[in-house]
Amino acid sequence: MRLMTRAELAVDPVDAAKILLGATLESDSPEGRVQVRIVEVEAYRGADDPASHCYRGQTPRNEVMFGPAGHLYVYFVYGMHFCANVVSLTDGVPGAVLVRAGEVVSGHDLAHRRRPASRSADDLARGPAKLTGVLGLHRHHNGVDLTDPASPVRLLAGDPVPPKSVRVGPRVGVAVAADTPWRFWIDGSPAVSAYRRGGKRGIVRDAPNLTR
DNA sequence: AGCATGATACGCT
DNA sequence: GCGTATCATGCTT
Repeated sequence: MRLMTRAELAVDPVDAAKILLGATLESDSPEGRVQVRIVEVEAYRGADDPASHCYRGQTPRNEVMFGPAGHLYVYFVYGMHFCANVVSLTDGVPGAVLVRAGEVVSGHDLAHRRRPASRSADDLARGPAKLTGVLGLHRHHNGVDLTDPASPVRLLAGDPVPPKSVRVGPRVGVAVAADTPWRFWIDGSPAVSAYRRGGKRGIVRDAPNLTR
């Protein structure tokens, strides 16, 4: 398998999301190597996407989303979880793809050691924080270049996923723009996470015009 | 259906 | 500076 290139990922997050389905995230650590095939992603944009961490401009937390494509944006949420994103677009224009779920394809033992709570192989990376868990991703991985063979975390191109087997729906856990269908997953994968709507249920407001 | 658990960002003083 | 509402979640009941 070959490394993905920066140019492939320097596109609109919605397009980058579809490209990332079927790709493989590979992480090395002193403990060993784990590979996860990506089966579920969500696109996040910038100033025009109220659900994006970049909606209100650049901060120390989200600065890697403003940097070059193909880098890893790792953030900490809910006091105990990390989530991983692949930066898309190019310098200065923020955008990223949240990697929501995947199938462990190699390093199964290490993955299970990192997530003893998982009762089945399908559950090892079924969710964004579970996925960072099996890959051993932490705060210090924020900003690593996934297209650099020397990086501890890399992105490998996979076999193209037939468009017919790609499903589309609203993003999980977001309260605003809850009807914007920027979640993509591979139909039939047992590792796709469950949908749940974001916090402010009952409050329905029109999504801003997100179509370009 | 509820809780754990902490960083972030915004609105005030 | 400081208080607090909110959170791109996971696990247990």
